[in-house]
Amino acid sequence: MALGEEKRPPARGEVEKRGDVENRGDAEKTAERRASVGARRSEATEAAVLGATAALIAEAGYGALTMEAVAKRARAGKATLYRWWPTKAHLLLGLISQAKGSMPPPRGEGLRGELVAYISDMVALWRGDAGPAMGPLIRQCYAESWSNPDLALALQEERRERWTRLTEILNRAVTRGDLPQDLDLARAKDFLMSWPFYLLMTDRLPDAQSIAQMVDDSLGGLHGMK
Amino acid sequence: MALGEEKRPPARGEVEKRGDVENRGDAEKTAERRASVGARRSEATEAAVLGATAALIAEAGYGALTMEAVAKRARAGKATLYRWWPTKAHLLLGLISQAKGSMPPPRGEGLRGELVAYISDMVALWRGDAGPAMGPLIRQCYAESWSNPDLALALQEERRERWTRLTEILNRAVTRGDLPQDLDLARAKDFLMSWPFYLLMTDRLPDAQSIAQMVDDSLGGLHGMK
Amino acid sequence: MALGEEKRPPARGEVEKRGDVENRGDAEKTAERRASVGARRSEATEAAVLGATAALIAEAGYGALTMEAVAKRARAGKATLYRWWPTKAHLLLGLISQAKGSMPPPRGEGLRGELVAYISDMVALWRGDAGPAMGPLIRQCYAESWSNPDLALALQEERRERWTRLTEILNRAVTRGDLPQDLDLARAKDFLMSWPFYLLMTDRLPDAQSIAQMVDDSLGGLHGMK
Amino acid sequence: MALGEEKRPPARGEVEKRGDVENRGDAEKTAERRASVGARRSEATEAAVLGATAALIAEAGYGALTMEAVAKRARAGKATLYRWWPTKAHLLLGLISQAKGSMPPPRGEGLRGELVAYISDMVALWRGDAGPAMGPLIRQCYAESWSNPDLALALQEERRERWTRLTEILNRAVTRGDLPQDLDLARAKDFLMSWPFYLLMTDRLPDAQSIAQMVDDSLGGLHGMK
DNA sequence: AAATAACCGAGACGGTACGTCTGGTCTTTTT
DNA sequence: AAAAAGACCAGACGTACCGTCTCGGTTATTT
Repeated sequence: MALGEEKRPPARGEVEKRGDVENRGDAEKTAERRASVGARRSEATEAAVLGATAALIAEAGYGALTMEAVAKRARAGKATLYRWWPTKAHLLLGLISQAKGSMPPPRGEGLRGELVAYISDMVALWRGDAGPAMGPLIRQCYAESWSNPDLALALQEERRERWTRLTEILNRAVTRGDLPQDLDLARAKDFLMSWPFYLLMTDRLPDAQSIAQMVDDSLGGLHGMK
Repeated sequence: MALGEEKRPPARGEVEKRGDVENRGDAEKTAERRASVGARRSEATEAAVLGATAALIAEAGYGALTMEAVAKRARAGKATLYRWWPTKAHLLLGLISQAKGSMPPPRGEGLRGELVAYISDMVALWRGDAGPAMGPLIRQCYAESWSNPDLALALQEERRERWTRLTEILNRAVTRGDLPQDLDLARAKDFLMSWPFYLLMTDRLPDAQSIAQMVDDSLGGLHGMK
Repeated sequence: MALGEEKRPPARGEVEKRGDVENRGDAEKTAERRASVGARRSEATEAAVLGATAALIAEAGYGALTMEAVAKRARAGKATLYRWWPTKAHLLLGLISQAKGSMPPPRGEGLRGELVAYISDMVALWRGDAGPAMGPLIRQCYAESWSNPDLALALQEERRERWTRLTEILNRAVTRGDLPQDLDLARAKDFLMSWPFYLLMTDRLPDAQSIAQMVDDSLGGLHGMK
Repeated sequence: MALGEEKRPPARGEVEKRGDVENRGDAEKTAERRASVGARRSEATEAAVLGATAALIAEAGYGALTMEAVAKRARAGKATLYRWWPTKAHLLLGLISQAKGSMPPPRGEGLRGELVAYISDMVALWRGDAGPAMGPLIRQCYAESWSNPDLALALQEERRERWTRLTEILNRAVTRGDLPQDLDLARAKDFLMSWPFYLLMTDRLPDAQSIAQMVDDSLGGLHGMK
């Protein structure tokens, strides 16, 4: 779920929220009832819109990403567009969510190896080594989040999800005794991610060797961190 | 000098055109001659424009920063505005340059003390503890730099200047033997600055205690860095 | 129809997309179907725009007739304005077309009486004896037509329509034998209209008595014209 | 003298193009590198300004006639331009006055012959048969005169001067007894000129044969005019 | 089979900002 | 003192998007 999407139109796929807990009497009926009559959201349109978004960004940059242009290219009505993606940032988040599955499975051995692999995978995703580059999209999302608290929350959530693997890496290392038992996990993750993030923001994504160096340097701090 | 400002309008610094090449005899006279006749750039207008820019941002946020509004508020013509500040980012850079002098003098003792003082001063400038907050301005500049190479260069230069004091701190520490002789200064500075920068970009500027912790953690990495 | 207005916006008359090619059987049904769905042109806006145009001209003269001012006064968007009236001349023509119906019915007896009545009516319309003065509007239209071939054509058409009554007057006179059988009607009309037109252009619209004199003088030439 | 020019700066003193006819060698040079400056009005500047005016109109039409462009092309300061020609119409009048001398001497025999010759000469001047076309310039002057009383007066004066020859033709005809003794000269002139003027305004300047027909038709009215 | 409800495309609408251009005025330097 | 050069304020120009809306037409459920 992204960006308070549940507040706007009816619901979509999910039906029950809170009150449904009491209505246990007709449970099976609830499950099969649609939220409403009428046509459902068109999946073809959703695909067309996200495709148009990606194409516009790829062809002419973020500056050419106009709600108007997306609607026209996707052959979608502007009302439809605004109904489901009220902001350009929603479009970007949609793209990012699409790409989320493409992160490769964890790999690497030992704390250092796992960290290097993780950061390399992330940088590859940002740089677009296999598929469209996510870096510029993420940057734009952050820029819009500065004036859009909803988006800021969504990005925080996004960060949390994306760092699941990092959390696991660190937890394993603590368990193994490679890192202090009383390590402040949140700060550790910020510390580890801040350098790659900084390079993303200044448009200087590192190569493989630099990533290894970065991990080494950061580990120096990490070992003493509480 | 920021942002290729010298490329656009007339000339300003240069004097010779065609015939002046022969007049090498009176070089020092040439130096004091104006490039051309005609009125000079109005300093009052420059001040009014930057003032209007600051006021608009302070009152209604960056979203309200419109070239149109700046011109109206500064009682300046739009042509004048565009002549000297062809982009909103130019206005922001103008403000940032104005604020550059307000950094307090270096203080703190020892490597750790100096770093804590330096980062604290910078965060205070970003947060606006004494004057207008520079943080949001800087963020916006970065956002625009992603689609404006000129601005990206200008920001790089800006970073370099702002980090003069940091360079001195590190150099002293190396001289004292507090840090390795073969320290890679550029990477060290990036490493040190990335965390505060990351917090700026995610709008979570740290308090005094957190800054001390950050410095401690980073120093752990720094000591082993080559 | 004025000024190629039909050429601009999308399509309007065409219906077929893909599958419609087969449905050629119901041609007359096609005729009444709208070309595309979507909101139609707002008549209220049209009235507001023409009203604003008239008001601005009346209050401050043609010099104050700014597309910007019309839009603001009519509370219409500039895009709307430009969509339907791409030129100031289009606005003027709109006003003139509005006023076209206000010409009184033919009157007068005999060739001379009819001509005097016709020219008097026209001059009254120009001078604004009953309603807004059309003269200045027409003059401005001509001025713009010099650099706008579309407008020139529209004015020619406008002239043709306005002269229908004059054509009838002359035709009746020829039939009665009051004028030569082989009269060149086109030249005769030009000849008759040139004097009032000239006075309009030099801002010296004639009074009733002068009109009678003009008609008498012109008739002298008309009787011998072939 | 035209257009209240005497109210503003000194006077002028009539410039007259002294020997420019001989100096054809450096004609274009005059435009680009003048002796410039000095405490007196420069005749070279006046020539350059009018030349630039004519060139701009010839090359890109009246729409491209900008005070700014004239100044730049004539290498004159805008202040200078405004001082001597406060309106575009002043520039046009300047051009028209320049061309005034180029009317050929009277010719033709008898009232009809003289009239045909006179109108033909005028139409030739308008159409630009020998030199630049004056017709469009005159039209623009009239258009501006509708919102500029000064210019309207100047044009009236202009008309009066230009019609001197016409007055003489008519006077001779009256003396000879070819026209009524009590002919209203002013109305007669208006009557004669209105048709050509009308054709000028509707951009349909007549050929030689049409002119003869026009004169014949008009004479029909003229003979009975009092 | 109807009625109903939500979806969809197209696009007109009122607005607002854009970046450019011109109009006039004023300032500075040169002659 | 007049001329060039040109910076200045003011504001209209025509374009592009914004986000809202209205219009017909299309599915799907509910009655």
